[in-house]
Amino acid sequence: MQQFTIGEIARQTGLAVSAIRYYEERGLLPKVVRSANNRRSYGAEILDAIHFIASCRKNEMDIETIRSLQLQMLEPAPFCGGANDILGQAVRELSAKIVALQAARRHLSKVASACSVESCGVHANTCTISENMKAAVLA
Amino acid sequence: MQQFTIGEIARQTGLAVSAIRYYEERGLLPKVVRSANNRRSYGAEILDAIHFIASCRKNEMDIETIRSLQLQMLEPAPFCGGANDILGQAVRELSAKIVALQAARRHLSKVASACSVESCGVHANTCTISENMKAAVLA
DNA sequence: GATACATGCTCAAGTCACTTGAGGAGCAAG
DNA sequence: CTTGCTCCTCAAGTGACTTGAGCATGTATC
Repeated sequence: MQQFTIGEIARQTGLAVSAIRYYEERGLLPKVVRSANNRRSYGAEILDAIHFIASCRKNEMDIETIRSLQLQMLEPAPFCGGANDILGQAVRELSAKIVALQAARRHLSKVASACSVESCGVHANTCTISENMKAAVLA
Repeated sequence: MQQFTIGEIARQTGLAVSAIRYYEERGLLPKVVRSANNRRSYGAEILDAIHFIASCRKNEMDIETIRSLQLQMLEPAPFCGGANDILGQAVRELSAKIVALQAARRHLSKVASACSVESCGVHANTCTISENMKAAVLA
């Protein structure tokens, strides 16, 4: 089976090389076999693990939490109980985050679309206390 | 008009008191009037500005970018051109993030729902190289 | 009036998830 | 042989906050 360098894995997953090394250091990825010149050599299975970590990180799950989730997933349990509880929780959190981002988008859209005449007061209001702010910002 | 303490503003916006002070220090919020005992005293207009900052931050806009966006919003421009360009860009980025989170949610849901028998291999696979990983995680 | 305790202030240092930089090596192409 | 690309390790830097120390003030309770 084919082996990949860390650079190739980075390209395939969209992560930085340094991030992959960091995940390894923190124990989220196995200490992988090194090739002749001390270079890391990955099999394709690592991609699953990396995508899983990426999904967890998008949910702002911290490194420790991901680590313990992985541990749970290694323990055989009836219907993977513990692991699935945490994953279910994560899915619910993701839903909440999606809703929050949609709200942020609505808010910014509204601010952006507010001015339909040449000079609008809405933007300045959103910044509050224009002169005060301007002075502070320019300082 | 009513004035609020930093704690009240924090409660109303869901931000930490320390975060509000930090935004002030970085120039995103005006250096506000102090009451008798050197306490910050806010008017209700600050809420708009804070919600705006929060929406920008949800989009991972950095402090400097928000600062320059605010500056643009203070400059009168035809149809608020510059500001609206940046805001439009922000809205597009938010859309992209929402799509990414939805993908992460689908991915985690799939991992979670994969096991329907008592002992499933999917979870262990997602962690890759079980024994290797286990050793690494427990170390 | 003394005491507790919640809230506020400033300033310095800590945190988390990475990134960047220094210093070094292997290897193919020109 | 040197230029350029990718890789290595280890230490230090970064951004956006948070936490902690040390102190003042305001309100409620004894």
